Amino acid sequence: MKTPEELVARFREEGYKVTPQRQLIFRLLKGNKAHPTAETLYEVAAEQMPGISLRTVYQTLSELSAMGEVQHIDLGSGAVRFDPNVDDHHHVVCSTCGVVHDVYVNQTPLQFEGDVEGFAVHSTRIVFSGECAQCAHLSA
Amino acid sequence: MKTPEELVARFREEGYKVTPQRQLIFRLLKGNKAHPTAETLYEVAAEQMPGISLRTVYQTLSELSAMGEVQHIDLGSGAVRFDPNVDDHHHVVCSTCGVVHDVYVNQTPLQFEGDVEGFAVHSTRIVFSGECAQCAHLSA
DNA sequence: TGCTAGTTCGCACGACTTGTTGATTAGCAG
DNA sequence: CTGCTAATCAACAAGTCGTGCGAACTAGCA
Repeated sequence: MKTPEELVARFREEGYKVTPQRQLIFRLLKGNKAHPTAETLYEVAAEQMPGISLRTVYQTLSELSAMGEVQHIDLGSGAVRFDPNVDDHHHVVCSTCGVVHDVYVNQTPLQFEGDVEGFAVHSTRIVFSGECAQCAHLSA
Repeated sequence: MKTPEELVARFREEGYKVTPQRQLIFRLLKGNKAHPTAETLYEVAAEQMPGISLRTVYQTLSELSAMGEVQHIDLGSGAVRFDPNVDDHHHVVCSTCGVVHDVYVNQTPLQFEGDVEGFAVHSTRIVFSGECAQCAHLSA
């Protein structure tokens, strides 16, 4: 994701207005490795800007996603999560606590076999599930 | 997935009753490569058994999933899909028409890098997205 | 045949996300 | 600075996907 300053510039270029709400969300996402949902981002935003609406958070996240500034990841665990890291990366998910981390897989592009003649792959998503060190420690 | 007959036996063993509804769903899943959703499976089922409820289809699919007889795959495209193929395989998805095919990846287990010391991987899911031959042909 | 625990069914609800409407606010171009 | 227009907010509705619940039913067994 671009820096908040660069996003401000980009929004202006594209004719979007730069509102305090949007700027707040830019800052909250900057370097955010927590893979927050719209809801959790809203909660943090509401602390700094009481009165901001959940609707606005959803709206801004959709815009950022459409612009390719955040990745929107669906792990099938209810809500969609947002990731300001838009590198070519993948995710590990702890089945116990739900924490998500970014990881890099360097064997790509992967080869596969199957009845899919002529299929043109545009993107590959890999999700590793298991138990994180924290949870393994607690359950031991 | 086991054959419908084997599933009947297994259900009885585990104390589940073998109802006509369940047997119908067993047959509809057998060899099914369409990766149906609960909804689409329900529609087909309802043709052969008017009156069957969507609730029952969901119920039976959950049971089969819990037993490990079907795989339950979430592609982030709305509804969860069910796959009677429970081999260690992965999926390709056409972004245009939504068709899903099974594929086999033989470079597994995959190595990854990241800030995830001590993470124990239990399973890996890979989804290839792109355009199938059909759609590529139509759009050309 | 008759009992009983497990099933089915349909409705309603819950979670997540988006749409709408209408009033208010405020960005930003001129 | 001013005015146009987009953005926000609040409140609510809607839509999708899945599940909880209670009443009625039935498979399987004595």
